[in-house]
Amino acid sequence: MRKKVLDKKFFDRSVLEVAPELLGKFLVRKYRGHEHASMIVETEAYGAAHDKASHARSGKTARNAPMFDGPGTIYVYLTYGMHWLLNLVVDKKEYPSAVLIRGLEGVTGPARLTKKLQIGKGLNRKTLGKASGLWVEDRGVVIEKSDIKKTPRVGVDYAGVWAKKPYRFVLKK
DNA sequence: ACGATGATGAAC
DNA sequence: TTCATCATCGTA
Repeated sequence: MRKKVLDKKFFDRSVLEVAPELLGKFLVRKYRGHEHASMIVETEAYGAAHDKASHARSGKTARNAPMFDGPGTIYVYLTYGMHWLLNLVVDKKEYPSAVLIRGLEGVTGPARLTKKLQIGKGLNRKTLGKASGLWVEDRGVVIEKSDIKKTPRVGVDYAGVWAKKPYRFVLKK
């Protein structure tokens, strides 16, 4: 089986290009000496230009600083006081955009997958790769455009017109 | 349908 | 320094 670790170049593009392309790729997490790989089946794009649903909507802050660190950065944050959410930063440095990983094969829900893969604040602002223990692999799964369903993003009703944009990408079974 | 639970950002 | 808000989930 062909295996290729996605590098910085893959993430150094528009978030609207990268988010759908992550479907079918494998998220690999190494902890306690074991590697756990699961296929990504659901993503959401944040930060395209002046996205009012993005954490970067009010400029750079202590929380969203990782979004400005450039492609391949890991952005993990706490939401609702109890859930960690995983984002992969894309596009060029100082241009905040990120892809929220919402679901893996067999693990649906952005907070569930971080719990299962033991992803927490310790990974925040680290870089994707074997050194950090979290990376993404292309294992040769081919996804047709017709296999991708686009829908509005979840939980962002407050964002006005931005709440309606079809920036959520789901892999059909 | 709703409570848990705490960091965040904006107002005062 | 206070307050409403949240990229959610489990239980009812």
